[in-house]
Amino acid sequence: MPERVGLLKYMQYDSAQKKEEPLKKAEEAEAGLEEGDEEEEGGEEEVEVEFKGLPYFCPENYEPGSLLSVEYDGKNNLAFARLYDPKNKRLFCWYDNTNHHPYCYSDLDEEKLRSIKKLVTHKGFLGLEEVEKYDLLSDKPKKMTKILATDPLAIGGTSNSIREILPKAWEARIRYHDNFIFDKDLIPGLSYRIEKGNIVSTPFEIPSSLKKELELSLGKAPEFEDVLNEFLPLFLTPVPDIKRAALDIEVHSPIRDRIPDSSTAENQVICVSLVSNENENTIFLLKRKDVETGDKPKNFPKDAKIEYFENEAQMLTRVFKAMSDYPIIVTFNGDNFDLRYLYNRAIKLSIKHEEIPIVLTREFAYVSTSIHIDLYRFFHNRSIQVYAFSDRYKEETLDAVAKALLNVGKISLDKSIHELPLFDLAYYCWWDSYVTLRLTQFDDNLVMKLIILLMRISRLSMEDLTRQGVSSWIKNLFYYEHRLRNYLIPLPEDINRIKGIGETKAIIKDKKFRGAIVVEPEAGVHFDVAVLDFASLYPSIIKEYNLSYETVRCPHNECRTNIVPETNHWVCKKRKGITSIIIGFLRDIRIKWFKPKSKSSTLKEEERKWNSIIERALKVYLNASYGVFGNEPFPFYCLPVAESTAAIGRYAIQQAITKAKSLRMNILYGDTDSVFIKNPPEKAITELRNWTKQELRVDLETDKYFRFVVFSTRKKNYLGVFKDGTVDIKGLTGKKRNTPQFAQQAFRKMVETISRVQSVEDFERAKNEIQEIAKTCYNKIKNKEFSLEEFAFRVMLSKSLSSYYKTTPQHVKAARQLSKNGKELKPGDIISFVKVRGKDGVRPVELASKEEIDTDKYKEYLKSTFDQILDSLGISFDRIVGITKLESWMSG
DNA sequence: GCGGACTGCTTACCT
DNA sequence: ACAGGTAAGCAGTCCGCG
Repeated sequence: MPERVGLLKYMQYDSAQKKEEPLKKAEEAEAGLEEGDEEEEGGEEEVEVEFKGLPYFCPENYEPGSLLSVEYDGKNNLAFARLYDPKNKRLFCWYDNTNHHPYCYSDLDEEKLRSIKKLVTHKGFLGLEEVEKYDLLSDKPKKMTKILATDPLAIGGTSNSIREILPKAWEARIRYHDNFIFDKDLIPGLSYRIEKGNIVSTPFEIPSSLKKELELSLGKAPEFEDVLNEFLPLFLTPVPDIKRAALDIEVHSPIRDRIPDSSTAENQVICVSLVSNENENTIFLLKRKDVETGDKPKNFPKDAKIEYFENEAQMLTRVFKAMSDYPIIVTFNGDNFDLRYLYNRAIKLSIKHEEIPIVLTREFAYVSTSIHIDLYRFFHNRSIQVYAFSDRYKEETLDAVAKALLNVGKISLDKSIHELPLFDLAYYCWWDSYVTLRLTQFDDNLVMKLIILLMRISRLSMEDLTRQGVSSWIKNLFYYEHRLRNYLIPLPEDINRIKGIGETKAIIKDKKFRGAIVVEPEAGVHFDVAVLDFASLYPSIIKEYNLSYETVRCPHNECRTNIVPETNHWVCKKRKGITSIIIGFLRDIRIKWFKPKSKSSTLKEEERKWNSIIERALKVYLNASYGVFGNEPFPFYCLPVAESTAAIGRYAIQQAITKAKSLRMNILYGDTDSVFIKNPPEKAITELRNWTKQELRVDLETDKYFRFVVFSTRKKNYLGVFKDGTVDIKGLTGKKRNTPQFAQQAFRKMVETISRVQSVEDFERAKNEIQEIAKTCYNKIKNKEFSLEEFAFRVMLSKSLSSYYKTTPQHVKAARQLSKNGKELKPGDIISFVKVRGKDGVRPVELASKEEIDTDKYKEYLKSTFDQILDSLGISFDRIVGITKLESWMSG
């Protein structure tokens, strides 16, 4: 079985690494690393390097495949890569044979460094090498000395690491495996082959016709030439469908409402399922004396293979073996639950360390024979949620995500897990794995393709990409771009010292700088409203106004006159900023190429979809590109950059509004990058567009056109109806997730009525209907005709119960009542509660009864929900429900 | 001791 | 661990009135 060679070696690596885990933990503690500090993997312990001399561990008849990860082998002191072989559908490894070593830089010369005893006698010290780097902060070349070390921990991660010895160390906090990726120009997610022991990228030729077409679309931009060649292979290389299985476990849990504790793993694992994208459905079931087998549920998968076990340890051992058949293991919350539980349970059952292919760190769980993707972490990522999936799921549970994206939910149970007949248990467990797998498959493997694409752009391993946030993705991309150009990666403290702090005052307390403008809306109903907006405003500004950490407040005197409005910041006129180039390029190629291609009717459906995935991936980077500069943990943090971006944004919208008014247009509303204009003449729009393009260097586009818009006096609140009757609702209470269902229903009915309105005259009819809706709902509250569920507010617990000490919001009050009843609650849980008469004023739905409902509170709530719309229609809620001022005082 | 004015906290939203 | 701006409801505090 030659194709298993790589894997066997790999297994060996991991069991070795695992033993060093406690050592590594201790060292971290000793070094006093702050949370979130870069972890260096591997142990410090010196070991013989048995793999040296053997160039790679790759099956003989493999096929070149996708690079999925680069990691560090602490036992053998080598970086290694894991790749997917599409022919054998297995992972194989390549070990570094290039003599690459961990390093960092110092600005001291070799002689001075040699005089530092602690450095040259450090047991990890390897040698020095003088190099020249380009320092963007001073805009000058800089002589640096590269300090090479035997292992990552010698550079950083312990209290006597080299970076602690030096007065100042550059690039010493980049994790070694990332360094390796940059230096070897490896791109995770692209295809590589092993040639005479070396890892070689598959060459990518850009068809010349395509290149011409691209140049035509993007326009002539010499600074983009190299970037285009660099990025095109990432966008255009197809993504293989990688063999994978989803895993889910069920645990015996006698106490209701208690989630089994994965760190103690006290209870039996009673079922495990693996569902693969090659139609394998394997269910591992523990036979228990007291539990009946039952009948197979209707939709039980016909081809499912059930393996029964008398002994739990044997079952787990079998599961571990089965897992190794899959290059990728997918879970939903496996980092914190399934894999953690399996590992700790296996230890508890005295299974040997080296027979458990799971490696735990404080936060994560890895599978040594596979790549582990925890979909919970991926879907939890705000950027993915908002930009890739347009906020379609609002909670990050398997049930909520699956309902939103697949239109299927979890199976609801009428008894506890441990009481289920075996077949019901098997089905329940299988279903969760099946749904988890499908989350990676729907829409032509959208999620897997998105992950691979994001890996390519960020230069991150699959396991890192799916666990880190957009800030990390951008950080890694920028690191790579610096390395590629031989730029010295600046120290955050140097950027801070040179660039200083913000100059503008935020409107919100405790914020660091002023943000966008929101124009006061013109309350009322307005027919024929055009919405114009700046296409990708902030990225456009970063590109057009040359914003970057080195170009804002640059070192040149002659640039000091180039001032950002409302600030004293100036911008470089001499060189293009690196951020400006990269963000500018990504913006242009998204807007001018991938966005139109994703809608192009001349392309095949499949191609359109791929272009749309690229377009969405780029959007994620672009939308975060300004925010990261105002976020301190970002290593290129530079307040003047974020502040200048926002300031120019304010300038742009103000100028555009002034110009529009001078063209006699009626501005109804605007927010950040948009303006709502009442019935604008086509000619005036064209003139405004030309003017903004010319004078402000940003594109103003017609985004949408409303038949009419209803504004109240509130900002970020409106209801618009398009020509075709579709409705666009922003910010209104009736649409919020935490609004009780009864109010959402009534609100929906009101919206339906409004959406049927064609003309000014129709409104009168609509007003009557709306009054009826409000009245009906009001009476149903009065008579308590809604169920407790319909009365319930659903509010998310954003932190642990004990950390609410400043105030006790209502959902926390309700949660504490539940908690007293023995229910375990954690951050992210949704609390359903109703308002009741009596001292607390609230009660969780589970404990409430209808009698205690506080109808007055609900009447008030209905009023405020409806008033957001009624205000602008000139209707009084109180009049509708037929109460006079006096009556409303007396009711109760 | 009470109630209104005020501030602060929290969540959910918009761009 | 991307940013700031806005709405809404409630919790908690302060202060003046009687």
